[in-house]
Amino acid sequence: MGDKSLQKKQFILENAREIFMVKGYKNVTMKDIVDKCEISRGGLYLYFNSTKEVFEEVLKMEVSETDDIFQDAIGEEASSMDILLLFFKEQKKELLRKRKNLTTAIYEFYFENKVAKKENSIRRQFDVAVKIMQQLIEEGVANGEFFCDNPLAMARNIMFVIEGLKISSQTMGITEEMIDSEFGYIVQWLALEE
Amino acid sequence: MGDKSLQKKQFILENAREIFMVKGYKNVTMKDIVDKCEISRGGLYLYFNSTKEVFEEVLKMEVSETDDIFQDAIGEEASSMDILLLFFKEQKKELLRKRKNLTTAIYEFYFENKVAKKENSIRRQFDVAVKIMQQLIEEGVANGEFFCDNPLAMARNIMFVIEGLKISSQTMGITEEMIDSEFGYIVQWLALEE
Amino acid sequence: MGDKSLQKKQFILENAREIFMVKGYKNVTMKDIVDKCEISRGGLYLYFNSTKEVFEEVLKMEVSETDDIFQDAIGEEASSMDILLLFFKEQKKELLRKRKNLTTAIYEFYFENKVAKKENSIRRQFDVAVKIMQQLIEEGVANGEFFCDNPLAMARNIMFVIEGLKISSQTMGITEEMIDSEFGYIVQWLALEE
Amino acid sequence: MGDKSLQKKQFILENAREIFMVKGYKNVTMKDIVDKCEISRGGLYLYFNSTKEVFEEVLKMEVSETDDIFQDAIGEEASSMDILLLFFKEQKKELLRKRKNLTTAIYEFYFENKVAKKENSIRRQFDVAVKIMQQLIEEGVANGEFFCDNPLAMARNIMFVIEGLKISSQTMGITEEMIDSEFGYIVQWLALEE
DNA sequence: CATGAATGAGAGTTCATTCAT
DNA sequence: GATGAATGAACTCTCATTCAT
Repeated sequence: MGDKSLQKKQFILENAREIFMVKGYKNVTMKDIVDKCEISRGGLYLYFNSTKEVFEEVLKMEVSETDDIFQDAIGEEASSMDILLLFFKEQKKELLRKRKNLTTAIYEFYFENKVAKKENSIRRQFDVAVKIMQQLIEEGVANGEFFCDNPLAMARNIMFVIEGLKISSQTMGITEEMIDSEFGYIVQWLALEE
Repeated sequence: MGDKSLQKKQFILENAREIFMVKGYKNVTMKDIVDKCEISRGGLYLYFNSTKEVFEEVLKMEVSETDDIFQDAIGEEASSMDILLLFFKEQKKELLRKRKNLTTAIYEFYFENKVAKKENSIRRQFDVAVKIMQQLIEEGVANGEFFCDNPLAMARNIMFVIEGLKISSQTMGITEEMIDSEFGYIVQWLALEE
Repeated sequence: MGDKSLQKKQFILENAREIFMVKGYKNVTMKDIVDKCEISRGGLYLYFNSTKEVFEEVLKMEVSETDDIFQDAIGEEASSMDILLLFFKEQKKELLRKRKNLTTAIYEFYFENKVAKKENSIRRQFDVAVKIMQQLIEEGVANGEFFCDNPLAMARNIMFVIEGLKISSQTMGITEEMIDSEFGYIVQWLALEE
Repeated sequence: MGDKSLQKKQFILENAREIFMVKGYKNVTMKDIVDKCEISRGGLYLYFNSTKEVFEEVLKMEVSETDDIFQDAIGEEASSMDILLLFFKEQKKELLRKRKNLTTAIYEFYFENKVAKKENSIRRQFDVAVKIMQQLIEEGVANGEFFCDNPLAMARNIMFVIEGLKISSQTMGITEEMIDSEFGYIVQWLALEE
């Protein structure tokens, strides 16, 4: 596949991503993608054989992007608390971007494709996030910023809360106040000398 | 609608519920329901005009049932901690019942139908659960069992964690250990004198 | 499937048969059948899931009919020679019905579906035909009409010649003269005292 | 068309022939040929405009080859019987080479293209074969090896039997025993003084 | 009320054929 | 000459929905 082909593939993926954000996963048809990209039916099949294939590649792009969010937060020299606050700020921004995110599509995709642990990107991301969060807490504890006797459990608690907020934002809707309240409580919890 | 009609409607709903548990929401067709119930196509349309209508009624049944779980836990005269532990035990049982629950279907339904707050049963249930949890914590604090300076935030934290566990169980899979760890940490936190 | 349904199925099969006679097997699409029958796309799928299924049933009808040809010839009280001549006459008629027979379709079908011996109707028919022909020759020999020291080989020779004529009529075309010459030679061969 | 072009054309034809042997005629697509030859789609169209055109040329190659079989048999100085036996041996070998021959493709091709006598290679080959067979028999009769009062009819009988065996080998399957029995009976018949 | 045959819109998919490079 | 991406017509198949009985 030549350079031009790769560009076209990228072009399709970006357009498809837009559609998945609006319509979720299951509702998207090959025709939707064809129409959005203004290419021919057969043309799309040169690159992808199903919406599943398209979505899997969209997901790959997505993952490498979201990984960066964390890296950015960690990368900057800052106190543990600052990093945590920055992370929460990013998450909040993401959570409030209601219509325009892939959350629904990703969930739908994994409902449909109960993937084994290893290849499950959602799981991998979750595990990575927990690990980094745990390290962050441990560092914070080490330098006296945080108080926590079980950083792993706390890290998981935080990530499950974020999962809970994510799914809630897609099903019942959540307010900014709820996010602030949740993240604020966690921060307070960590900062509190027991 | 006569008595016999009501019975038939109920019969359809119960069968449909089984299907939704296995196939989720979007994958279920009117034909699936017709086949499972062994009624005629036209027959089904006498009672419901779409899978959406069917699911909405299934959901109504469901809600009244799940409400009971909480009531049961509260109803028994017991210490706040006992009630909390009982509640967690019920939730754990539910979380581990992998294939045979409506979780996926419900999420899918709400992805499809971003319902206004009022009519959103998932939201109503969540709010009720938070409120009761808050009361429980407050009682626990009052009688010296728990220590918590922000029962509302804590109640929300618990319910978001549960939401997070629920969605995770359907997408990436969770282990019994993860559930125990989460709930254990929360219990410990509440019981801990700061 | 009710009585009416059976009639409709029969109706489809008869129309499909016409199409198979004209277009062969592979060239026939579900749409061809739909158009000829003037029914809806979905309507056809109520009865058959593929052209293969349709053709298999057409074949069943056909077999029971062709079986009769032989039975008719045998049924009449007549000399062995008369029966043989009658049989050849029928075959000739069939061979000359150029456009309007299923021969091509049947061959194409078996090219596509190299069926195991047992379920292979073409094989079954051939074997039956050989057996009956052998009996006929044996009877003819017994009553002094025919002379033949290997009725089985002769029966097979006759049936293979007929197969050869059949396929030749569909590929290179054969003349009435060729048929007469072939059958005439065989008759002479059998009648000839060695 | 230059020398290099001719080579390429030949290269395509040889590869295409392989495909036709495996997949028959109708099932072969331009893509199949392109893939097998590892050339570009456009490249193939420089030489052939359709699978039909390709097959027609494959057929031409084929014919000149098969003609040789006969010539070889005749060429050697041998008794008529030896030549006949040699010819049958070749035919038998061909008949038993089940998967790897063009028989099915050729039949399919002529089903699709009911060609006029003149250009019909199958017909031409058949006629030639009959003629040579007739001469062979006549020679055999002349030198006292064979007994036959109608060499033309006998020659045709033989060739139709071979056609019958060919088609039968592709549709219902034939055993070695059946071939031996058929050819044996014919040989015996020719050798027999009446 | 209840049936289930029938409809047709629309999704998926394949392939011969073209054409800018 | 040669390439291979792109096109679009044609097919297969599925379902929600209707309607005569």
